[in-house]
Amino acid sequence: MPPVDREPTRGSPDTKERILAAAEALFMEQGYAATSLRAITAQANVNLAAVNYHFGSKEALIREVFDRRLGPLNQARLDYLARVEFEAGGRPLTPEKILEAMITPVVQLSRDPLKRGAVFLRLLGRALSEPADTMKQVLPIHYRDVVLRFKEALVRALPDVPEQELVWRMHFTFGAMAYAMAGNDALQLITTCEVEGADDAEAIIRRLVPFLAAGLKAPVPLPMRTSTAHPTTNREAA
Amino acid sequence: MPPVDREPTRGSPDTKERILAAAEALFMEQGYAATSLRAITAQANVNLAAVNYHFGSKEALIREVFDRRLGPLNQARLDYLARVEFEAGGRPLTPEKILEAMITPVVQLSRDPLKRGAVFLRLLGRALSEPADTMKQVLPIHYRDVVLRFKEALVRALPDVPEQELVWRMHFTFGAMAYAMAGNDALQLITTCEVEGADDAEAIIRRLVPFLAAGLKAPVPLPMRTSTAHPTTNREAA
DNA sequence: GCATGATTCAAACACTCGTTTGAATCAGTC
DNA sequence: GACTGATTCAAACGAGTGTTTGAATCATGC
Repeated sequence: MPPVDREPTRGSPDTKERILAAAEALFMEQGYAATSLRAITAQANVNLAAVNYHFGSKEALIREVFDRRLGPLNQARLDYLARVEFEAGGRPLTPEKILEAMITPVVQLSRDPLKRGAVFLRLLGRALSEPADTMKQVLPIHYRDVVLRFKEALVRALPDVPEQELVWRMHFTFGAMAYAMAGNDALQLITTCEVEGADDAEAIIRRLVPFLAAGLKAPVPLPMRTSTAHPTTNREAA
Repeated sequence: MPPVDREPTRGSPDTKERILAAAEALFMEQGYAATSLRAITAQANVNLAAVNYHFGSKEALIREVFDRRLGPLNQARLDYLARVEFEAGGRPLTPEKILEAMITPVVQLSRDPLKRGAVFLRLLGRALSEPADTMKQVLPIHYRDVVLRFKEALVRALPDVPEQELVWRMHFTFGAMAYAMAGNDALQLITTCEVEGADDAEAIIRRLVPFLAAGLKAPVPLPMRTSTAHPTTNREAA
């Protein structure tokens, strides 16, 4: 029967951990649907039934894979943001500082001495566009607070940008971040251009922050034509 | 036995087309690995064996799903770029014009009167981060020329940005574009913020182009300190 | 020692998967 | 009409899936 779920699960030397690590790696390499429990348990050197014994189901396993990392990561983001806001003493932050609060915890995760974490980041970058129903349940829970707090900070930082416009720009920002986190494989998948230092997470944010900050601060384009009416069918060049 | 593959496949009223459309839609909703041939043939109202008869295998089917749309789309991008370059008469283009050449064909595809195309765009946005081996073969083939030509144009448009930096910014650009194309579902998956007019492709590029152009034009950050050393732990406010 | 409960293990379960088969159906040509 | 080749169809194939089972193993407390 399933364990009583006492504190940090004393028993089981590390099989639960080994399953989590193997699942993390394989989900990253092959995606969720394409990764079988047999492949996971083989890589983790545990019995097949161990997954259902410790986690209950495959879906519960992937949920735990994300919960384990995403909780601390997003909490670190909130903490970072709160700290710089406190240091600013009530004055609005720069977009750069806000982005830094968003991205730095990611870098710290990637520095994890055990080399885990980096794997998870690439998994996360991919998960953002995975259509699996599980993601549609797991991710919003973890991200709700983060998004709301950062949106709030950006609204204060960029009072000249209308809120709707800012929400859009946050979308674009998330897209670029997710893509960057997905790592070199996904990157060179399209561009076929060599990039140097794609593994160095610090180098990535050193380039990502100025790029995104400039986008966030960009002058707001004039609304084309009438605002509410559909500028729809076959209206050709401006 | 398989058809002789004559011109536009005369016979078969439209079963090949119906299969492609159903596959496109279902791959978009559920991803490649999670979509079964039985689900596809059921939605297309054709026999299960029709897929292997007309396409040979599931993998060949998805390959054709992408080939059919990606070829014309990227050719339109190249044509658009060639046209504006010709109009510029040898002078460098603005980043905005280059982005416009990249994005406008997407919008035209989304205007497809039969409402197809829009579905494909969301599929494409997701495919960019699918780990399936098929993608790693299909996408680079279609994108190689596009990426090289646009990189060339951007290098001319932004002579002050080092080439390596520009390649990185192109990566970020692709990420934001892919994310935006993935549609409202994927967008609101994280942000939980309502966005108005998420369906209007024209509205998206009206917001996306200024955002990305500003990022591409951003001042190049100074290389931080010594290149290799970690500017690490707990360095507080600047 | 034995008893207890957690954990592992090999084996099987019921199911779905992509693919194949061989007969049936349909379109054309002679 | 009969013949031919393309296309559809129902049925099955073997492989692989997530999950369950029940006995074996282990650690621990008495």
